Amino acid sequence: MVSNKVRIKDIARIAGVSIGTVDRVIHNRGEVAEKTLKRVRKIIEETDYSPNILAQVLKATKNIQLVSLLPEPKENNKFWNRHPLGIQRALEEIYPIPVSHTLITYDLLSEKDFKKSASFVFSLKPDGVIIAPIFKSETIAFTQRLSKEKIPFVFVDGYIEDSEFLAYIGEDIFRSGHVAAQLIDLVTPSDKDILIVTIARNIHNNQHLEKRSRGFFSYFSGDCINKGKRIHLNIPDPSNESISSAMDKILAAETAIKSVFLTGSRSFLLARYFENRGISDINLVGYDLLDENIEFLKKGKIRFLINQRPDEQTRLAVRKLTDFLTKKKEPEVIEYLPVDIVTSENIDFFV
Amino acid sequence: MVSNKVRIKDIARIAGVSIGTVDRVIHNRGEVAEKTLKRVRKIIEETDYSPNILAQVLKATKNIQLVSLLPEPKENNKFWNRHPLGIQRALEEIYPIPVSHTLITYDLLSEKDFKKSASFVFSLKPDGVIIAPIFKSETIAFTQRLSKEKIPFVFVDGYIEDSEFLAYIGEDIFRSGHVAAQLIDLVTPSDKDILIVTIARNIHNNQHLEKRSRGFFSYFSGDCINKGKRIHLNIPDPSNESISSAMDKILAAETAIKSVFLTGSRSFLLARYFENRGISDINLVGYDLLDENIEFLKKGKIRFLINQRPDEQTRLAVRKLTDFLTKKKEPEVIEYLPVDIVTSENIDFFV
DNA sequence: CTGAAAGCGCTTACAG
DNA sequence: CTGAAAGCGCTTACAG
Repeated sequence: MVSNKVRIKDIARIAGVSIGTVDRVIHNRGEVAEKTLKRVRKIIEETDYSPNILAQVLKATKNIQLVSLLPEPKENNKFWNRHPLGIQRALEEIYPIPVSHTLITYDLLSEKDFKKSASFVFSLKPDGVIIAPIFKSETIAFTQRLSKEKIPFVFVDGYIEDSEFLAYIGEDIFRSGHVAAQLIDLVTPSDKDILIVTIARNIHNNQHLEKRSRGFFSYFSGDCINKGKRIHLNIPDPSNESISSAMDKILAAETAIKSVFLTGSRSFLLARYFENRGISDINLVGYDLLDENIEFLKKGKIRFLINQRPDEQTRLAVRKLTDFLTKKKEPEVIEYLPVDIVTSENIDFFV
Repeated sequence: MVSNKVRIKDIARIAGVSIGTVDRVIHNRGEVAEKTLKRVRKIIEETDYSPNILAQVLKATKNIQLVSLLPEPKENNKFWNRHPLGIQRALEEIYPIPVSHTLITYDLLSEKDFKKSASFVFSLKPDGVIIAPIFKSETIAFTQRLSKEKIPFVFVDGYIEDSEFLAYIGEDIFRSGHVAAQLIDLVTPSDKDILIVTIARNIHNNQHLEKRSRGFFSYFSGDCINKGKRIHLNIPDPSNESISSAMDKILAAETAIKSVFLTGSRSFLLARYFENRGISDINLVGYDLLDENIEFLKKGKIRFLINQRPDEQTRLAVRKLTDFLTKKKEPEVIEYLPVDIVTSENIDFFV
């Protein structure tokens, strides 16, 4: 891997030409006689030459410019806050290879803001782009322009199938629904019922959340312990009143519910509801290590949180882009990160 | 981080000296007039100069030599098999910085072999060493010699407190006992009993396993759901007959046992025992992603496995050593990796 | 005590 | 179409 002793100079000597000519061959810069070209190519092949990146980069002095287009973290949201941390870590790891990075954020609730930020990205002349595809059609437009300008890009958090992305790093969304389902299955008395709640405050998230529920139900269509009902509840409005009234209603009607799965990241809203109502015998399972979620996890009001490794998503995104740009290394296109199961006992390792 | 424009040349110009003199100051090579020394030092300070590692390494052509001293993976053991993978990954990540690595293994059951391998390490003249401290007193002797020869070393898998290690990367052993306990607590009916089994085939592992049990019991001395008994069973001999007879005896005496925690990595032995006896209503929780364990996990015969991220231990070990050797970066001394909770539904992400 | 020069492996601009 | 030379930032051996 690192043992790479053949230098341009050696190739030149063997071929009986100058190093300038060898360089022209290596970089297909033309202006080389067909015969020389072939001879040099053959020697490169035979000696298994690969360039010393150290020297290449030293000479170049040209920074690689990466740009990320990610949601602005709202209200101290520890999910989107973590993406930049992973980028920072990657840059430190990659040093001394000079990679610089600019983070562009947009309002998670505004397509318009996304479009504005997206067009700003191009003004930075990036060599590579990292993007979280919150808004589907706007993202498609953006990635089409990236493709046209031959700028490689990597998705985190989710991906859009028919775009020309270099890689996706993130959750296996369907599978993560399975994991949540199993956890619920293990902690729910077998004759009790299970409630699946989706709080869809943003219609664009639906795909993501729906895929998780499908994974969830897919688990229960197989071997499982639970013999009770599985009830799906959709709460369109994330306000406390709306949640309370919807939950009051369903719990009154369905008294055997002993576990609740929230398909999104705001399980603290339900935990708070249970706390207010003095309900303590219902298992709650949700997503993401938001501060409020962690608080309820530690208090025992949330049983399990599932972690998507947001920082690892971006760390690997930077690595893959950089490897591609400096070493022409084609990455695995889809890289699913482990679905972490987090409880009050192992949470401290993740924050 | 990467923006680092000041070069030796600049310092030299400002100070009105040659670059050779600046270099002498930077590396404390002496032969510099006191007055010059001070002036140059001041400018280095003010300009916040830090060297371009790229150029340094390019000039040096000197590989960093790392050596790992790890147990020989036995019988396709996926635990010790994974440590070398992490090293490989780290080397790929670190490229183009030239780091080479030699793996020295020893028989997990032989102190003599350890000593032989340990002394061989020195003949390789390593710049840094990675070590898993299986045998306590032999490891102490080894690390003392490393310290005397000023060779930095990093522990994985476990560490010996009063040795001068650069870092430890691995499990928080006590805390991981807590996690196991909580999982058992969540899946065991509250009025049923819990059995803790230690199979100590190797007396040197005892410390490790005992620390896990202490963590386990510590959890149950706090808030918990379970109201049953917690029974500790030690099985000195790992043969199938010995396990069967010990288990037969305890299960006959204690009929309310519904969960078993194995403090070590061979939970497949117990799973196999349960399978042979046709017992299917006991939850089994153990450690490490050995092939046999995974098989039983997928079949539902093991509920949870706890993963110590063996490959991540070594990956980080290499990084820390290299960062220290090339950038003089002092690492966090103790780095606990997350205690992964693994079930049949998320196992595929970990293998 | 100090400076000028060569060289690590690569790229680029220029002369022929 | 080809080669010789300069230079990226650093280190080292040598001359004075």
